[in-house]
Amino acid sequence: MKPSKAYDPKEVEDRIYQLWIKSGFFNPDKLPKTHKKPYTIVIPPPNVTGELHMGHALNAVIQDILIRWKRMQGFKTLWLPGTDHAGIATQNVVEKKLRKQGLTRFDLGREKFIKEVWKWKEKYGDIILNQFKKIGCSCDWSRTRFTMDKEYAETVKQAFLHYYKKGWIYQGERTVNWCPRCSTSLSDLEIVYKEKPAEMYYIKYGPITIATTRPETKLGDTAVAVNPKDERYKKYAGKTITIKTVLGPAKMKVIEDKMVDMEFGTGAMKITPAHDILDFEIGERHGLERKQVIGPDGRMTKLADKYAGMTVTEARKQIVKDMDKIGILEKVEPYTHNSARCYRCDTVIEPILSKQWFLKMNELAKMAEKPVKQGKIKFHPKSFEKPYFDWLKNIRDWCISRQIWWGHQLPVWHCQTGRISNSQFLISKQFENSKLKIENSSAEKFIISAKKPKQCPFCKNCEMKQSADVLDTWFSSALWPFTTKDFYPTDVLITARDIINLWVARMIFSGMEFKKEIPFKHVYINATILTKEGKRMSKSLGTGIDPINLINEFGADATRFGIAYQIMGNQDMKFVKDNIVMGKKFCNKLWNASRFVLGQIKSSKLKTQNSKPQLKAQNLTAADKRILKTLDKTIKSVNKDLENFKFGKAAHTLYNFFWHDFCDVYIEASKKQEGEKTKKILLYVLSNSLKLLHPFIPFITEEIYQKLPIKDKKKSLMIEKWPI
RNA sequence: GGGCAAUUAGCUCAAAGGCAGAGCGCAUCGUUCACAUCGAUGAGGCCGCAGGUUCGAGUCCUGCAUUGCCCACCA
Repeated sequence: MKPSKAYDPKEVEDRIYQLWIKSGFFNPDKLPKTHKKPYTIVIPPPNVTGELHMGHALNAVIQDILIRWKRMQGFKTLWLPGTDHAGIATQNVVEKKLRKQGLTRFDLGREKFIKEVWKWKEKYGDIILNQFKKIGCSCDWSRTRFTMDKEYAETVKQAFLHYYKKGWIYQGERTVNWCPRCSTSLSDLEIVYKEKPAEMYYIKYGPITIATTRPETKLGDTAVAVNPKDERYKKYAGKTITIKTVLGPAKMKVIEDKMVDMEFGTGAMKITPAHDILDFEIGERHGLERKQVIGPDGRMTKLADKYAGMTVTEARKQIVKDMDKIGILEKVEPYTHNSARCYRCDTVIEPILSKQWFLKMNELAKMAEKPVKQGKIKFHPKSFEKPYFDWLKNIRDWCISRQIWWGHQLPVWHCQTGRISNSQFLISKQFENSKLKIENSSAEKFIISAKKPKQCPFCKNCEMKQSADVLDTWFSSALWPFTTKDFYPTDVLITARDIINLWVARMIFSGMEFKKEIPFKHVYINATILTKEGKRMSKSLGTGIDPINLINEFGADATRFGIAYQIMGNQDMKFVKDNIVMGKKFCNKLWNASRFVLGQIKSSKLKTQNSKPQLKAQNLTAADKRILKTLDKTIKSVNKDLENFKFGKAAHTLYNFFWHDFCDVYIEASKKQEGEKTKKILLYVLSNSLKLLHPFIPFITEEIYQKLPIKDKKKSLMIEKWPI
């Protein structure tokens, strides 16, 4: 069949992908024996919340370029694919779907709800993996993982047990970020701040006036704090003052703490340990009482007396009114403040007191810091190391428990027969040598165990019940590189900058703790894709572009090339279709130039090999010499660029070489030249161009390669020897 | 409040002290034998602003402005 004039990706791509699958070369174990040295990448597993977006496409293209390049260089390459269960995020999309049917997760109950989420996961997990295939990703699909598959769940439990045995996991009552809508705690990294106009209320506390934006939390105040250096309040420090409140007169201690900013407000602040994280810390230092006036549902508790049952906003209104009535409201000023929101549902965060599980970060933070400081792990660009270190330096213990339903349930088992009073810490002999550890804290009887205990060690009778809490989704993501098993450690991680701390840091300390080895050598932070206007691409704003649409319109190669062409090392990438159009034209150029070369050599029964054709220098024309020299230069340049993660530059170089040096100049010159020698050169330059271009535009290069008359032709261009 | 990045043609981006470039778009011309998804020609620039260093600055330094992003316990 004669190749048609215009390149038609639709006719080629699926067929070529099948050829690759059949070849088995995506699987490192099925590569030729000569591929010995491993080269490994784990895909940042996309959340199973929905379909892929441009950011994923960019991320995947970079990884595929690296993997295909290294595979051709003779490495035993593994690119491990998979998806992430993404706790809150996925739970929320499924809840959203239910809401359309007028249902909540509570209507279904936990078991049924989780079944629904699994259904969702099956559907979108498959869609996502198929989208990667459409893009041309050469992942080893036989190793596909999910962060909640059976084996993974086991790894997660073992990690929990490991930390627990070390004494790094503890349960504590803390004021945590609480999302009343998701009704779960959130880590510091899971909240976002939004500027919002608000009011600053100046309230009289006896002789002292304090400023606050949240008068309703006043009901939970247990002290007033001032800066020890503040002369204005020196006379009250350490004293107890009598104040008027909406619930009648009360006594309040005045404490000194250096955290109080003298410049802010009146320089005096009220302390509400149960509803503010900073206040909690100050409260701990001074042994203050914690009074919870807001409940997990975002409503005032019984302790709020006559305001009980009101929402926070209602209570605020009423309390302000009441304070004004009894004359303790001094003034109200407009004020813009950063309100904390849930990063998944945008609900205003209510810090509340609750019992949560924490992972101590002291040692782990050091472990995360060390390999980067030592240069064993390199960030690209290097400038991202600074925020990484900053975060580790100021880190707090990690709240790892979540009160949602979708995720890894904590391997914590509770005795069902009431509570025992003594506060001893027990280790039962029965479990001492196993992986079980038993704890009997003051109020609860529970043990930590990977499996459901056959017998309750406390009452020997009840059926123990697993903790309802699940782990923070990032606790499991942190273990993702372990999925590579024998291929650990990996070589490079390609990811987005917004999860450097959320994910990258945690993979590093997990690797150091569990494997005593870094999880990857390089962390390449890919650009964030923005719209042409410089706005974030977002489905809800309708500013997103579906990469699959681009593939349908222009072909996968064109899409890949267009994306790669624009990777110039900037931290943002404003996306325009223009580059994809360029990619499409380029593919067509490649297609037609190849048709020309194939036509030229058909008559001559010429076959080429991978090595440079043996040619006598004196027989070469100026054009011959020039194209061979330029090809060498191009090869060197592309290799150097790929080593340094300069994908865009490599794409530019290849574009210019092929279009201008080869097509415009050499092919035109070749038409005036005679003989086998010219044909040899045409074929040699073309086949090398195909190799160099293959990581960028794999489908079309493979399709042409399959038509080339090459002596020792491989099953696929994927395992052809990379030019050096 | 701290930090990072960006600012060059209509749009997206190159140009690491020495004549400002590419792709896309636009205009005019050209279908004969790889390619009209092509070829040729062309229009189009206060290189964000203001200083400074230098024989020479888009590039180095200082300040400013605008935009985007990250971090942070100002109640």
